[in-house]
Amino acid sequence: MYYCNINKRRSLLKIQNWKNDLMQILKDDIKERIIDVARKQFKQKGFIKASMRDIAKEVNIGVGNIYNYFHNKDELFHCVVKPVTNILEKMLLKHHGENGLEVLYKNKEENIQNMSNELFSFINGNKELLDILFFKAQGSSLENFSETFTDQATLIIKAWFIENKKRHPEINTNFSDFLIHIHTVWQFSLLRELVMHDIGEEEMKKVIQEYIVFETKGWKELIGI
Amino acid sequence: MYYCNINKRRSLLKIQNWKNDLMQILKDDIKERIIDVARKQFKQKGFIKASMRDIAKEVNIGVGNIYNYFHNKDELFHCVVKPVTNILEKMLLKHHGENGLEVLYKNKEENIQNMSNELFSFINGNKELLDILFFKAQGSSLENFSETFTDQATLIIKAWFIENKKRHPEINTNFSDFLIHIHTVWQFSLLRELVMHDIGEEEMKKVIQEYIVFETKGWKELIGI
Amino acid sequence: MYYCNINKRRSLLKIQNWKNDLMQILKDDIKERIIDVARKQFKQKGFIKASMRDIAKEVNIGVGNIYNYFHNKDELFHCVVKPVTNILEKMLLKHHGENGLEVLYKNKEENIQNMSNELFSFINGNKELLDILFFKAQGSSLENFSETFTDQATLIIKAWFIENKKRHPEINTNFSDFLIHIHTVWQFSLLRELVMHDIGEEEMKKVIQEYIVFETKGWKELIGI
Amino acid sequence: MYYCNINKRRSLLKIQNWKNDLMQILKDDIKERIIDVARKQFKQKGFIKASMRDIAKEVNIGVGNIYNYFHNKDELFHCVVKPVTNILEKMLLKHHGENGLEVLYKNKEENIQNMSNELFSFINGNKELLDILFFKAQGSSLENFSETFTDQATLIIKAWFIENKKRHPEINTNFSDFLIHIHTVWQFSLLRELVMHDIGEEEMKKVIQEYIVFETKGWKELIGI
DNA sequence: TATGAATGAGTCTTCATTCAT
DNA sequence: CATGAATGAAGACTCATTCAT
Repeated sequence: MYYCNINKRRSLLKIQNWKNDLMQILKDDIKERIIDVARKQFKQKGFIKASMRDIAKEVNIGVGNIYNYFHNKDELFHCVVKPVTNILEKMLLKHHGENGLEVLYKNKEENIQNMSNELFSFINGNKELLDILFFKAQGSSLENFSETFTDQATLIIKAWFIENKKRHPEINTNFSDFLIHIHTVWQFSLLRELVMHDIGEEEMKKVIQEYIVFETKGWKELIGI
Repeated sequence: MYYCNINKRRSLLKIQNWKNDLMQILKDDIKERIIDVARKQFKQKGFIKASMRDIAKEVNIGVGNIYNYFHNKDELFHCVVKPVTNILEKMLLKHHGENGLEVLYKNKEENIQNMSNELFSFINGNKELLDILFFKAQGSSLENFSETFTDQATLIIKAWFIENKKRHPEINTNFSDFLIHIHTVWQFSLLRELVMHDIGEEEMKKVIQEYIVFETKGWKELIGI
Repeated sequence: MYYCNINKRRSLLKIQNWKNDLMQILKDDIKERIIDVARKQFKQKGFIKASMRDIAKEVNIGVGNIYNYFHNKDELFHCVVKPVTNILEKMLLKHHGENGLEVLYKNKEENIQNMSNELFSFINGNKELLDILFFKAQGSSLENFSETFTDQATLIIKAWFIENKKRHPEINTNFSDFLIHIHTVWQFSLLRELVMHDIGEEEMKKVIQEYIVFETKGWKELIGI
Repeated sequence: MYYCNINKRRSLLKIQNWKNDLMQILKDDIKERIIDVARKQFKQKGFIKASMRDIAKEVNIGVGNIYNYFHNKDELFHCVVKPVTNILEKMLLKHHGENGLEVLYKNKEENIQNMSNELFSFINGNKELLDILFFKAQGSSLENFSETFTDQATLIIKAWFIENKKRHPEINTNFSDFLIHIHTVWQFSLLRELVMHDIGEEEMKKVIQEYIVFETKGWKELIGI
């Protein structure tokens, strides 16, 4: 997997004095500037048409220097969208990995508010990146991110159901894999729509809350609790 | 606007005899073969990465000859997806252009069945093209088709309301442009989902019917009739 | 395997008139000019340092056009040295493939003269190409031609001995594979030396004759006939 | 000429205390480590394709630091093969520079044994470097080492004959420069073959002895002593 | 019409070397 | 001495489009 963290390869032990600190800041600065410009270019032209030359030119560095920070164009793209892919993966694990069935009981008003706010701020704070990831990745190795992700998700959620069936044999898990899959897909299509269109904060929050209520209720109904 | 009809630039005067007729058939055949192959390539690789050379090779003609039928790659793309862009535009005009308010009263069982069937066969018969238009157009001048289309639609529908308000001053048209817009968007997102996922005929028809019912009811409610 | 013949893909049926003939001549001309210049550049700079740009410039054509004649740099190199690799492979088959043991009895004066002349004119007429193949191929897929060739030759000659042992059980074939191998190697090292240094015609012919006599005598001695 | 000795640019004045001594040892260590790694890389990839970055990485130092020890890639290459170029040049001088005609009389059994052993251990102990020098130097300024060397040798040996003719007017020196040249060439081609192929110790020694006998006898015959 | 050679700017990527720190 | 970021030219190869035939 590509390695995108700022401060890559930085040995903390080495930061002993002002000189190293300054250098580190400068280097990180360049790396961030590259990512910023790349984000802009990818957004504007898509992965394929965005050119390393142009990115370098806009950052005001030599072309080759980009390759001191990223192995290739594809890794640069990965790093640009890393923030959102990271969160998406964490969300997947958090909501279905760590928690047991009880997550479905938590649909008290307050709890839904929290989840809704979380999702809202994720979408609102990452519109650009989500747009890039969903619609400008053609040609990169992330061009099938949605598909891959939903497939993975299906597997994880399926495993989660099997695990919970062991602990609560009374629940019903007799539904098709496709049902699980279609729900992951819906989640994404919701994301996509919310990303693509400029919906106001209130409306977006309302949509998200309704979605959460719907999903929780739906699943509780299905498993029979 | 690009000109995509088969027989483009055909001089009718030339069809004087059997020989010319035969040639014409052959020519049309070539044009269609180009479009067929191009569709396949665009679907497979997307607009940018599909190459004119490869298309020509697969059609078994010279590269240059493609340019006797299409001005450039972009026009070829237009022609490939023309069937669906055509229908989409017709649908827009038909449902909101020609008809008056009475269209909303037509929600009898039979009528809904017709619309539903129509939409179903449109989607089912054009999955490949819709996929290309929605997801493989990056780099072409149609890369923002959805956005452009929904914007146009919003304008047309808005005008339609104004027009009907004149004739039926009793109706309420006091709602935001965004409401109109979001409905066009929904239409598209429905299309997208139905295109992307292999939903069976029955399920798809059901979804479509529900959608039609919902839309008709919703609008009647809103305008207060 | 790369395809290097001039007139590649030419359908003889197509040559019906002056026009096609002329075109064919022009195309072949370009292909030959590319090969000529490439030969010069490879000889001068070796495979790696010879650049497609420079070759194109010297031929007075665009870079991309070279790729209408050759898939890539490596194929161009293959085509440049094709004349000698072809002959080397034919020589291998001719001397050990088709013929039986009797080839060793043919060492009459006249016969040796023929072989000697043949080899001499091969070396003399292909010094440049042999030099390129032996000393300038680094980086190309032919960089180990000598090794590969001698290995293949060892196998073929070994099989040749086994075959002849069946027909003439009285001959001795009880010698190591390495003996066979080292003889192929010697043949090459002779070639190399004759290629590298400007030896006069008479001297070269003498060396070659002595080599042939020596080889024939040596092998007859070894197999005991 | 490049300067390859370890401790290049070392200021002896600086070695004043234990600390400097230790540092010096470390520095020499680095220089040798660079050379070791470079040898490996040159052997593996040849001069052109071996990259300074990779070498530095394998030595575990910064790229720039290599340039504290060697002016450039070419000098590094020189230093890598220095051991063998040194010996080759010494051999040339020793056998034909310092000694007079009497060297040819020394072909007693014991003496030949010594020369043979010397040459054997030279080849056997420097196979890797000789391989690099002969077959991996393309692109470096040593790419024509063999040619240059044999040309130089020809001149020196020619001078040696003239010198000896003065002292021993009775000897015959009436032979072409090419004869001298071809003998140096032979020496090299012998080296090459012995380097390239894994010949066992006994066989190699035998070949070398035969070569020495042959050369000594041959030259004595030619000059008529 | 039909061909496909020709163009030439464009792509990403590599690399020896320098230089501020 | 040591670092490694920075440079910028160079590498092979691609591709939409044109044009002479």
